[in-house]
Amino acid sequence: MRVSAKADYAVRAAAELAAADDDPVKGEKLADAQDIPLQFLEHILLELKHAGIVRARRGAKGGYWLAKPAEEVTIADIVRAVEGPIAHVQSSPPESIEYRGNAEHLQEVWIAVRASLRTVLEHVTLADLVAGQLPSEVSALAAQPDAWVAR
Amino acid sequence: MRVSAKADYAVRAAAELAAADDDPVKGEKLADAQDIPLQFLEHILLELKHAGIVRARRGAKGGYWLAKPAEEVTIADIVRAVEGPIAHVQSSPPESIEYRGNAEHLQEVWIAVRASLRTVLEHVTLADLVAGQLPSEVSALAAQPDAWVAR
DNA sequence: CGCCTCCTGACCAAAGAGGTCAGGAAAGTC
DNA sequence: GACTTTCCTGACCTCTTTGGTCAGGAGGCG
Repeated sequence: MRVSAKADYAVRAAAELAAADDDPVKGEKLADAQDIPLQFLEHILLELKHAGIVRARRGAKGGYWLAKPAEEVTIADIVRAVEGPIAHVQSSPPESIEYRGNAEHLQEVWIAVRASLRTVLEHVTLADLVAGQLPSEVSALAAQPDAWVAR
Repeated sequence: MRVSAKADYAVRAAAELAAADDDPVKGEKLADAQDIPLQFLEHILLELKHAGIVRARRGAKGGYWLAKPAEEVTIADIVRAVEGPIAHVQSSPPESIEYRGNAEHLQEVWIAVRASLRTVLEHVTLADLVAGQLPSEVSALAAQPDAWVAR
């Protein structure tokens, strides 16, 4: 139930790319801007490239840029590219698990967990993120004062 | 962003305890009912005991039971007891991370992620779970047809 | 040609996941 | 008091993941 460093780094780097608007940005510049270890970041960018989220060119004037408009890339896309499926239980998707006895309805709970994650992650695009204009459902969640307190 | 076997097992065992209603249940019976490796389960139950969720007695007629009424124990309580804090990013709570540059608003996204998880996990009690009567916000999420399809 | 930058695989240490094993300590029964 | 039952605890184990680093290769550009 946690967000890995890799996913956090990936989203941050993608946000920088979204702001650069189709201009190739060097890995080193991304690493500097977001304070990410360069070599680790390049592995992450490679995964994003294989997932079709990012494109790249080598050589002088090379770098990385988004494969699609920033409005069409969601946080969920990026998280899935580097962490795999969201909200799997014991490495299986919740809809494929059979629960017995008094735990029978636990499946619905994990399905609801996944659905609630999706309503956040699939609705925030990179364009929203860099503009600071999150969708209303999301900013409403973040606006609750006790969303900011630890438990 | 996944649910560990430990958390899944813990909730399932707790559901059995909730259904037994203050009668001590032996570890072996719980393990059988939910198909969980016994020795692993006893470690989990110990963690739940240390967290004050479960109580236990040894010897003949011993076993485990809930320390509080099933209406007062939420899935979030159990998940936190065995997995630690929900939705930490890089092992830190989202409210304590400082984001720079174009990722500045990412903090709000992770806060919203945590808030959305809480609206599910903190509102479903063990009593709801065994009765199959989930709170309306939660069953509404699970009722959407595309909540059941993988992506 | 030479430089720049991405690309890739190998490696590494520490931690976590998912268990198993062996023995000890309380609670009840005879 | 002995015996059985059941929880309690720590040690251990294998495999994978996490969060990286290192070394070298391959493609672009001037």
